[in-house]
Amino acid sequence: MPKKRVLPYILLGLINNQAKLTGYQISQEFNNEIGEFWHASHSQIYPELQRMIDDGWVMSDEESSDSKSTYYVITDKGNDALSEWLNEPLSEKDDLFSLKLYFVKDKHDSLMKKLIQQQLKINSAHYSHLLERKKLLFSKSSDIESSYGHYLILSSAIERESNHIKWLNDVLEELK
Amino acid sequence: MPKKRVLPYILLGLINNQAKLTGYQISQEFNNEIGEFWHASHSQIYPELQRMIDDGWVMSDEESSDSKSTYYVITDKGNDALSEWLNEPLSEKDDLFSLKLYFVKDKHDSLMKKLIQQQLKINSAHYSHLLERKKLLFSKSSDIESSYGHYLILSSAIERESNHIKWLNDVLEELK
DNA sequence: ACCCACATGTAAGACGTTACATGATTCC
DNA sequence: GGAATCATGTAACGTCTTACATGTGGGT
Repeated sequence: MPKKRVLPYILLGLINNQAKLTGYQISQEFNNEIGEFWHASHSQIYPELQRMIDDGWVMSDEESSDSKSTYYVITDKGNDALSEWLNEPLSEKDDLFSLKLYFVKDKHDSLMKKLIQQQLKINSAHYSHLLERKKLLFSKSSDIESSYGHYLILSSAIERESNHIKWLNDVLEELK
Repeated sequence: MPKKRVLPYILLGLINNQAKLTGYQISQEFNNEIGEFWHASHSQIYPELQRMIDDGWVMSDEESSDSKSTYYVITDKGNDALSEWLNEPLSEKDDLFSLKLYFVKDKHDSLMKKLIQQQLKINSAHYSHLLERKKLLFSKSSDIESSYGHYLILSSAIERESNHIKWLNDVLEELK
């Protein structure tokens, strides 16, 4: 099966977050926090918005649009598509956690907790795996000496996972 | 100007790290730590190795190769290319820090320190930027309530940067 | 008038994935 | 002998980047 496209859902999420947006404004959004996790250039965005109109996921808002700009708003169908995508379980690969989290506005949305718990599971498994690798590869200090860069990035990854797991747990606690 | 290709340098680095590798072994490498930062499938690797032979960056090692597998070794020219790439300054975008670090074997290689200092600079600037953003967007608690997902990923990014800066500083200290 | 930011669009090419193919060796 | 893994290669396709192109509106 072909891999699921991500871009249309991001556009959907961005539009949904802000109620209405122009293509240009969407391209600007990638300079903000969303840009930490994804990027798209205007040459992708405009054709994608066209396709989404064809699919009935968004529509142009006649009220606010003028000769210069077209504002897009999300349709009910688009909302369903976004919701369905957000609710698909997270996978170890393609790491969509932050991206999806960005599109959950309400602290008490059940999706919030669900996402964090899923990610926690993935990160914990990955963390164990990295610890195994470190044990396997770098038990002797001579192994460290001969591949110091490799040793460092493995150590860094372990720290990163550990910190992130801690953060996820803190947030989960916060949510209760 | 066209963006610099990364794949050939990764293959160069992997071959250099292990002295000699087959295309198949390279593809397996992406299941290990290097896979945290980059991936390539065999359908990319084999043609790339051919191109690199044409460019004189690698050569097949007749000694160890047989009917089944071809082992590749790095040439002097390849070593120069790898070294040049490793020494190009890091950029905020395309984040090649971990990748490059992975290819530095010796703790006392001056490149080690250089990479970490460069990355430290980039991360510090980014950290400041994120703090600014948080101040700008989430000064009032009502702003947090209405965009909680956004708030969380920004907070998470700040934590991540902070932890990574700390880790980089620790490593730098270690190197002295 | 000119420049710049705003705003949108298309086309060519690079890069990467999935799928299609083939053959050798090892393990059961 | 059949399945799984090793090992290499090519083709079709989708995605994303870079570059080319055009027009509007506001400021000086």
